[in-house]
Amino acid sequence: MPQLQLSDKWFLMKTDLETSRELSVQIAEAIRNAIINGTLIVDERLPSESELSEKFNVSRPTVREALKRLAAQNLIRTQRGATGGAFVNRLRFEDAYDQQITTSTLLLSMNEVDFETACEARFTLERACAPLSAKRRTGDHLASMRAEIHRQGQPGLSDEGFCASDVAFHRALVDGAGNPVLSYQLAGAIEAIEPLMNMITFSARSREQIVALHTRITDALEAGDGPSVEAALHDLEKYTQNLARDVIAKRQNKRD
Amino acid sequence: MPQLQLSDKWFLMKTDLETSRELSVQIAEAIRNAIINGTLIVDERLPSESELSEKFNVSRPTVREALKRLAAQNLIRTQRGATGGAFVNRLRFEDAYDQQITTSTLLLSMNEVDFETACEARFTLERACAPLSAKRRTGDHLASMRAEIHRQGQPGLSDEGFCASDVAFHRALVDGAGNPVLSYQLAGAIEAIEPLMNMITFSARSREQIVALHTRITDALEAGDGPSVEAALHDLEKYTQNLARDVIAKRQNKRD
DNA sequence: GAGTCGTTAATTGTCTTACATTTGGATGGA
DNA sequence: TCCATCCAAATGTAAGACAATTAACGACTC
Repeated sequence: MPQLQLSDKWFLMKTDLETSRELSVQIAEAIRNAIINGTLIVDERLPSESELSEKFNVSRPTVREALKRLAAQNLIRTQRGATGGAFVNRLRFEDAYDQQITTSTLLLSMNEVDFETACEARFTLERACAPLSAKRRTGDHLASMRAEIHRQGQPGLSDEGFCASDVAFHRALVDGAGNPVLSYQLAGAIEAIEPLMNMITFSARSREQIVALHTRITDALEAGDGPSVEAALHDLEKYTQNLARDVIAKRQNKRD
Repeated sequence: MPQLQLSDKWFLMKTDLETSRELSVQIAEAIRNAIINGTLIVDERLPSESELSEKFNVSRPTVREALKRLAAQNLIRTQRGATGGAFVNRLRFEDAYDQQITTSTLLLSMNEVDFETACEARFTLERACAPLSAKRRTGDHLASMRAEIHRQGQPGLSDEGFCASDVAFHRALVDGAGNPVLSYQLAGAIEAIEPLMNMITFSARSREQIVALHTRITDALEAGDGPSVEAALHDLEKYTQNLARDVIAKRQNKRD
């Protein structure tokens, strides 16, 4: 007979479920709330699936579905074996990045957000980081930005490679602000637009222009001149918007 | 005998799974990728759970765990009944808001982000919206901002109520920029900090100050004066930071 | 003919039981 | 003391059954 040795907090947790909504949803909610309000702390082990199924009066598969829901949100991790079980996860910034990026990407592709809107949002947010980054960026940040600029000048680089390097450049700029919350928030904005950018074919001429603007940004950043960084980012936004307009117009003409 | 009538895309989908990783994870990945790269389109019905289990050569509970993972990310919805099944979800901005907010909230609480950092990120991003909002805000935005200011002046309002109203005020400001991508990105930044704000007890004097600053912001917004909005937001940030510093200092003294 | 009501089939939701797999610890012998 | 072996606990997977829900079909009545 299982011992059912649960700590007080689990006995106190609300376990009477409605019949109207799915049970696994309600169980996931109960545990998620306990994590959010701090009842369950990081790295704490949840009761075993069997214990949970007894506690909530449901079958083990139902409990498992609830746990999978939480695992999908990175709220818990599971481990097999004797000392295994489900543990409250410390949500790391990197994990949250990925979530943010896939969500933002889907959001953009599914809601027919036009390039103009997405581009405006991205540059508006990025410009906000400029003053902080001008003040705090380290040599490392400048070095990776210059490295990306160098890559962007290579003639053999594919359009996808160019865009990826562009993303890396701008993320370094944002990271330069030295505020992890800011970096996290902007990860979605910057990366989510990449698929849209990939639709643009960059001519040698336009690459040259962009590299020049990137250099201007980096120089201003090195000089600690926040307003100039902002101005350069503004010009980059305008140039990108024009480029996109041309591409769309050309595509329109070809279709006619 | 089940008919197994699946469209071509499902026959073409990679269904040979490794044994090393969890099956439900791999199945969820396969379907998620199909959604992201556009193989599966919005509102399309997935094969039934039985068909999927045959297709991937796994049991139905395993398929279900995979589907629950996707449902937790709002990528699919399920419907019972004769014409039921799992359908590709159109990811709405509102759904993404909630996800963003809970993720951001947890991120802040689990990673010991100090108030200063979170507050800086929030106001930095919000200031970025000021010029756009000054240009595009409608009468509705101004009206809801003034309504929240009025609420904030009521003497009976609880600290939680004050913070909630504060959030509503700033979200109206951001929405005024008329860029849904921007609103989405900032929802996390603004709402996630609310639990931290709730730790501050607002005296009558400090509420008065904040209401005055909110009024300054709204007036500048009404006048279409972006720089003044930015300046007022800057002052609000400074004031909030000072307030937090005082609270923390007082708490420290009490402990000694 | 039209509307209403029951039946039916399809599908998800849940339960039960069983077995496989993994992993740490206990046990026992060299 | 160290090593190999076994054991127990836990998650992962499978199979089958039943419950609940829902839309479509058909029959029946007005």
